[in-house]
Amino acid sequence: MSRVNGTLFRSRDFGTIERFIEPCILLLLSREPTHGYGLMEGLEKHCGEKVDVGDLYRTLRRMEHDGWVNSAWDRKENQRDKRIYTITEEGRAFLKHAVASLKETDELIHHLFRGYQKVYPESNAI
Amino acid sequence: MSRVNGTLFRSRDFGTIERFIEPCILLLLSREPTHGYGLMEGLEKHCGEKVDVGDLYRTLRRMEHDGWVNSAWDRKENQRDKRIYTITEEGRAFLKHAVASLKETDELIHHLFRGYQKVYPESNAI
DNA sequence: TGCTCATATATGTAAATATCATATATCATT
DNA sequence: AATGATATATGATATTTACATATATGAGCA
Repeated sequence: MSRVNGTLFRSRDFGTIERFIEPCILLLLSREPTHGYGLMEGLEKHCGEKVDVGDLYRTLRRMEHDGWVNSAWDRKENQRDKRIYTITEEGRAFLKHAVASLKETDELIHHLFRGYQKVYPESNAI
Repeated sequence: MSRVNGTLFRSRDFGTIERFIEPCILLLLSREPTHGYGLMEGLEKHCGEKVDVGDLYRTLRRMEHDGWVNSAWDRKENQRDKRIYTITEEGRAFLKHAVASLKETDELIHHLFRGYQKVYPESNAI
């Protein structure tokens, strides 16, 4: 627990979406097959803040286990080995589902904004 | 793990926001002090689907511990005892912070939508 | 050569949260 | 007397996140 400007916070930030990294990964892999480390820059743009590297690699292995991505080693001379991930049809299906779910989430958020605006009209919630 | 229309899902639904119930509770309590059971109908409108009752009561006690709400027993004749929760100034501050965080979350979601629309133009993501 | 930094892929562990089940008790209605 | 709605909780487990650490290679430089 910490206190910022008089407001209490618990260890985790508020407002994050569980496993939001997964559709972000799938979208990036929809553009082109990439390895874990290479995904990071793009992910930071999509997911905001910093991406936990350990979380990223574990997520990729889990997504492979779930059948949403495939991986193959890219072994080249004068270059570190890279595990290249490719999106599967199942992965595209999940991404589509995720986008639909996020639309619902988005509606809930805006419902809250509207309610907040009503109760606290001086704020500019919307 | 389950499979719906060929798409794999893990046990939890995708797209849920961690502790989204908390700003929803605080918004409802901003309107009037209420007891746990009484919050449920309003919460289902705010949080979508069904609200886990056990989660609700545990969350309320945790929020009281954090100083965001106060509680007092309402003991009346011919009526079950109710623990009435009231929002505090700290609670209002957290609600304000939560709304601001959710605006950032909302931007991330829409960033993903725009990216999705680019890669899959036939979808109507936005 | 030895040093450091960026690249690259992981695992270990603990804490926070969600989910599902269960317990308990009262009031109103049948 | 039994059932269902009201009302407040706890127990156990699974899931996810956060933070730390391990390991190894290639590039650039003194």
